[in-house]
Amino acid sequence: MSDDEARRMSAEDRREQILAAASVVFGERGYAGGTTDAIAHEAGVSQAYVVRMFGGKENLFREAAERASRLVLEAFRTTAAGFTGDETIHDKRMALGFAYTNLMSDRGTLLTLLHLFSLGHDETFGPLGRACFLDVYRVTRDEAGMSAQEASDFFAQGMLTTVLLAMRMPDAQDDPAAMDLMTCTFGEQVTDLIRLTQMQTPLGTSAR
Amino acid sequence: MSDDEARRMSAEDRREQILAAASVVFGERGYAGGTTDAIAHEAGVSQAYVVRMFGGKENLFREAAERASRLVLEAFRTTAAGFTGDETIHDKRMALGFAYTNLMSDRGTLLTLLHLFSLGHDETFGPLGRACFLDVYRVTRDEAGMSAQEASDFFAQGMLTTVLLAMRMPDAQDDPAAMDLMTCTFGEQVTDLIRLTQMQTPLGTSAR
DNA sequence: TCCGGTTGTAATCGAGTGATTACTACAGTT
DNA sequence: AACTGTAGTAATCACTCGATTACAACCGGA
Repeated sequence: MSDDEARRMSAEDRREQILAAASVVFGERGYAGGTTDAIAHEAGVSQAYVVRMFGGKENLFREAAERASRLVLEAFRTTAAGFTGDETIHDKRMALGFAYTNLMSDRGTLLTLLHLFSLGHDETFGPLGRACFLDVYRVTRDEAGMSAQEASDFFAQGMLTTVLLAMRMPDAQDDPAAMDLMTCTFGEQVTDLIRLTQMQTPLGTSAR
Repeated sequence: MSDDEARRMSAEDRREQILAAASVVFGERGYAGGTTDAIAHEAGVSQAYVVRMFGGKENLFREAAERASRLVLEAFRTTAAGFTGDETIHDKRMALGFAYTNLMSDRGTLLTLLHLFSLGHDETFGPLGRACFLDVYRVTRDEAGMSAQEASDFFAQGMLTTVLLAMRMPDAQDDPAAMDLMTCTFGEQVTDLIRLTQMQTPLGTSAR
């Protein structure tokens, strides 16, 4: 991505770099649409190396999805750990919501998760997606101390936020209806999220 | 799907049949993952015919997505047309929510839309997805008479519902956390939606 | 300095997939 | 009955993509 000269790095670093690239590509094109070649190109290595290091596309997607899930989990855990216990539900929503939208700067992370969730029928990724989702749900309930209804409302808003960003709704900001919807859904972070989305230009090669 | 002997039907009927099949396949596997061959098999025709009738996979997906969007739009319009004007917001949410989840029985329709929304970066499908979404939003605002905030909340719940069904969360009903979440999110329609999901077994061939 | 392990690539293979072509079978019309 | 347009398919092509193989380049020790 930004490394012209970075040959022969440690396998561990290369791994993380490829996972980050996979997150971007899978986030944009989904599992079926994301090619190992595009990921390799994004990471600046050869396609053969990507495949061999992860033992196949399926394992690569699994690890990329698990990484994305872990990032969300850690963000929520960290935020919840800062709670004193006398926050209002509004305070909690704002704090966790901010932590969530902060993950948007890691372009691809949340979109990869969304793609994982859309594979519910898959024998491998279906159970994985449900497990990842429920992990985050449990943290929200148990560590952030939300009730079931509060958590449902919070996740609902999070899902709409994620889908609006996946569909690049900020690109339609000339439409007043789109602005109305985004203003209500994104709340205080409207301008930030719109600006962020428009900085994130699609992959180099024409998509699909 | 259910027609062994139905040869030589009118092009118009065949068209609708193929679109319904495409909705199922694209809903399950997404645009990139859904093959014209799987759609042809689901519709009981040859792959060549599918491609020729729609002039390519891209056009087929576009028409399938537009059909799905139209189904949602019509369901909302019909429901809103029955409003007298003195419904509470709770009444409206319940009525539109019921209309929405009723669309779930058309397996594939809402999942195809979700996949369309995940293609926001695409030069063709991005604008289409945003337009479809905003059409439904405007009907909810203008014809069902919801405020911006009410519509945002309603769509948020709808998105979470859709994603939970896409990930087949009902398959995890043994997990108490999953049941908590679904009970709060689906409301009165928990049992219906869970039963419906479990009737909808994946496509014949192993997925992906 | 040679050596062995690790990082990495070029070349290529085979399966899957969208598209095209050339063809067949049927139904309505005169 | 012959004609004509429409519904539909088998066969096959061209290309993409994941995977494999064989090899090269680099580096740290003994």
